[in-house]
Amino acid sequence: MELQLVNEGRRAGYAARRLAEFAERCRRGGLAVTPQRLAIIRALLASAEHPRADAIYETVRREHPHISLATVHRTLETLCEIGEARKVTMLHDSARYDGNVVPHHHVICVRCRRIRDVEIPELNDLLSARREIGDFKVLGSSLEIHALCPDCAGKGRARRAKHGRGSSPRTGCKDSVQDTRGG
Amino acid sequence: MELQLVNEGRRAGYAARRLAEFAERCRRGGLAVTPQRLAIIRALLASAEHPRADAIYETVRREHPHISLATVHRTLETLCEIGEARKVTMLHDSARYDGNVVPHHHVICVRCRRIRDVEIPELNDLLSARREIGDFKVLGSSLEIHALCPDCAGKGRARRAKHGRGSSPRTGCKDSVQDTRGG
DNA sequence: AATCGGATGATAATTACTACCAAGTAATCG
DNA sequence: CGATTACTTGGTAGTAATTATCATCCGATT
Ligand SMILES: [Mn+2]
Ligand SMILES: [Mn+2]
Ligand SMILES: [Zn+2]
Ligand SMILES: [Zn+2]
Repeated sequence: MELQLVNEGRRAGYAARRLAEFAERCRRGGLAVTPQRLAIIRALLASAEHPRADAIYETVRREHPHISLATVHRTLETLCEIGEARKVTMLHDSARYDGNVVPHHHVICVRCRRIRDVEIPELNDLLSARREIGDFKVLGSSLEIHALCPDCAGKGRARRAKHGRGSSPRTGCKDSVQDTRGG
Repeated sequence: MELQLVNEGRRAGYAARRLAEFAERCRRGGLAVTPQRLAIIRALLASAEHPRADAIYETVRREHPHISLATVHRTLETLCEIGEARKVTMLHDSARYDGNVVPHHHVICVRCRRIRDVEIPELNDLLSARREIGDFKVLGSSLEIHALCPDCAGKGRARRAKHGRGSSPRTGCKDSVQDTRGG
């Protein structure tokens, strides 16, 4: 299995390209291009840390001392909605526990957050061959498969919407998902 | 790639076995076997929902109307520490954002929570073949590799401890990890 | 430049936990 | 079995992250 830590130089080039297209993409998505949004996406693209809102806030503050933390939270969420960012922690809103301690994986409905167990023995085999990745010592792993459960697959298409907020209850990052299957 | 939703009957059998061994395992771990702990592990094992603390609370309440929500939180965390349960949401404490929207995966240091990007093109290929799992419509997926970063791998062994509480800062589920590599 | 709907900042409110501490109770030991 | 004691629990106050509210502001369009 090929498996590589992402190289820093590559990321920097990618970030520059994305930043260049940002204003255009905002307009296309019906969002105003504000200095705050620019500063936030710039800070996010500049980081390889998968930062939290408060880290972005501290960075952006240096150039925009008046920016509000609420704006940072809102904006990061908005960026996820239009597909300009991704929330790494799709299930971060509250802790979910599992009585099944045998190694296994999960399918997660991105709309209602139902979670079901999945077994992928081959994946476990593939991964357990790896003792380290780069300079990280591997302990284990867990695959999240993002999906729509039968109940949610039927209901309204969701997605789409020219530029509406489109909120779903109890959901941090709404339905938008790019993931493995994006492109 | 073999990939199967876990069958309900199998889970029930597993749960019964685990429940039978629970008291013994508690004592071995230096924990008292209290009615609250029994009720909580029973509720957790009985559920396939990967419940949150408040759901367990509601269930357990029916038999123990005086139980405290704080006890449920504490106990679930304790169960994770002794390996009798697993927190599905290892990064649930705060949202982490990613400017990289190209499909990729992550290595996460279980101690300091550093996150770095990993590319596993073969995995993406394997999974993108799947349009659905059981009756879930697959949208994408994301692999979390749990690991120790170079900085943390050096520092004290952690783990072990006969029955101490062993708390690490800002960490919900401490260092304990079973995952793919458990057995 | 005028208009106006979305965006922002300040702050209150909410949510999910976590810390505390007095009181209760498993476990151990006569 | 009853005393001892360390571990647990319940009740509650406190904390941290996020979200809601709303008056004001400003980017986009005309
Ligand atoms: Mn599970
Ligand atoms: Mn990433
Ligand atoms: Zn659903
Ligand atoms: Zn680390």
